[in-house]
Amino acid sequence: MISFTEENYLKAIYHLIEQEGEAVTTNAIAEKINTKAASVTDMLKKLSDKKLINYQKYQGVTLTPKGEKTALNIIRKQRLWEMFLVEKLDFKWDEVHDAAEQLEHIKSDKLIEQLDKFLNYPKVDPHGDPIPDAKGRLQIQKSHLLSKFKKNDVCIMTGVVDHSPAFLQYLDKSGITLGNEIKIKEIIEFDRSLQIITGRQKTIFISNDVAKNILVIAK
Amino acid sequence: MISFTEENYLKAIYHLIEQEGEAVTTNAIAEKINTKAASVTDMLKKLSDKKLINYQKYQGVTLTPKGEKTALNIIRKQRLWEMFLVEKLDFKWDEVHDAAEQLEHIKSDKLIEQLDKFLNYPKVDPHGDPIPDAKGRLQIQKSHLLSKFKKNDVCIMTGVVDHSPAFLQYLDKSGITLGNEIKIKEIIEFDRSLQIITGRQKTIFISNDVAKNILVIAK
DNA sequence: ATATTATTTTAGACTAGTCTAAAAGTTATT
DNA sequence: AATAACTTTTAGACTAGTCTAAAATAATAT
Repeated sequence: MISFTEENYLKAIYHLIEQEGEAVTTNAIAEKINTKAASVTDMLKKLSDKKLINYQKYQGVTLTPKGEKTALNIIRKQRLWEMFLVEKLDFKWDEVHDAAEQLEHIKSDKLIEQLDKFLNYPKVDPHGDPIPDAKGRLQIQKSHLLSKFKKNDVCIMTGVVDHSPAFLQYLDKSGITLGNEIKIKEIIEFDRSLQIITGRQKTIFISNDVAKNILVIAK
Repeated sequence: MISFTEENYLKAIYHLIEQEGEAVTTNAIAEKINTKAASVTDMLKKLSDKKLINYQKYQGVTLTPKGEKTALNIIRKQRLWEMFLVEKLDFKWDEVHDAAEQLEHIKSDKLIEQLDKFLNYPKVDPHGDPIPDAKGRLQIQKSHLLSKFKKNDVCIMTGVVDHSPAFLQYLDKSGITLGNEIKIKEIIEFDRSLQIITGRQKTIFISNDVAKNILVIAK
């Protein structure tokens, strides 16, 4: 039986690998999980004993197939619960984090399969992140950063990089929503900030920092 | 902050007081929670320090107002989640226990208030047990044991004493459901077993043991 | 009223997870 | 190649919750 804490470590490792693309360091995990490096080392030994990660002293970690499957299952649960909170309980997309963090650890296969059905088998969560299926398979959607696009390009918003409530609230206020069309009206050379037209035909200005945290697909 | 384990102790103590009507013994708690008396003693000290129970060595425990409020809040969450599982996710009434046991410890006021609303403010859970309101108030329904009734009495089923899956499945099979009308056709003197007519006009035989675990109100 | 039995508490030990401080290993700099 | 700087691991300690075995208290029976 895998513990609450072990699950959190696996999820953190999964996300770090996803971001960095290679073996994850002890320090990176410590920072992500808000704990100390020494604690991480202890846990890495345990996860290694359970064959959930590949770990050798000082060499960083990767997930074994078993570890990755476990991580994806937790992410599946997290994203389905987020969907439930937003769709059925009227949470905003910036409010779901804390409750979903707890709900993702509930152990009941029947519960999660029925929840999936109840939500009508959603493919992405309220932030546009893909929901792994029951076998841990991810539908890869190859989104790009809005900051990579050029003047007059038109695209559809599909997700965010930064998931913080502050950023999500800013997007809400600016009328930038999942599924919305975004047209690039102008790019200011000096600071790479953008002038864009949102779905409801309003022109707004966003900084390059913001554009680097918005995921889109070309239209 | 109150821990998962402390919550389980409070809930157990609440139910024991409810059943026995007086101060609860260490052994009773140990049995209920499936642990050893020594562990219970340790926890009682902690709960007492936190002013959740009234406890003096060798004298058993009762709940303080604060402790009772906390217990009722956990029970509220448990029963709302059970309702959700049965009403929205198609669980049977004998399948909800394990998942609800975990869900009841999720900490999020908004979540539970929205869930209550989503379920349309139910007054009782799928077993007929009353759901405390947000302030911990219980709507007392004074049900009686079916075994206390007489020949030709007619009543409505409102709940069960034994919540075990085996018993609940037996009731399902016998067509005895919450809200159903039950008419007592005959009482066998010898063993106090009953012949009853259920909602769908079928006559069935039940033992006195069974009748002692069915709650009803007179019609 | 005392002895027996049952219950409850204490004492001390164990596990999971965490921490600090020190030691060991790795990487970067000169 | 040697030293400095940084990262990671070990060692030892702490907390929450659990346990067994023994001691203390209460209840029961003679």
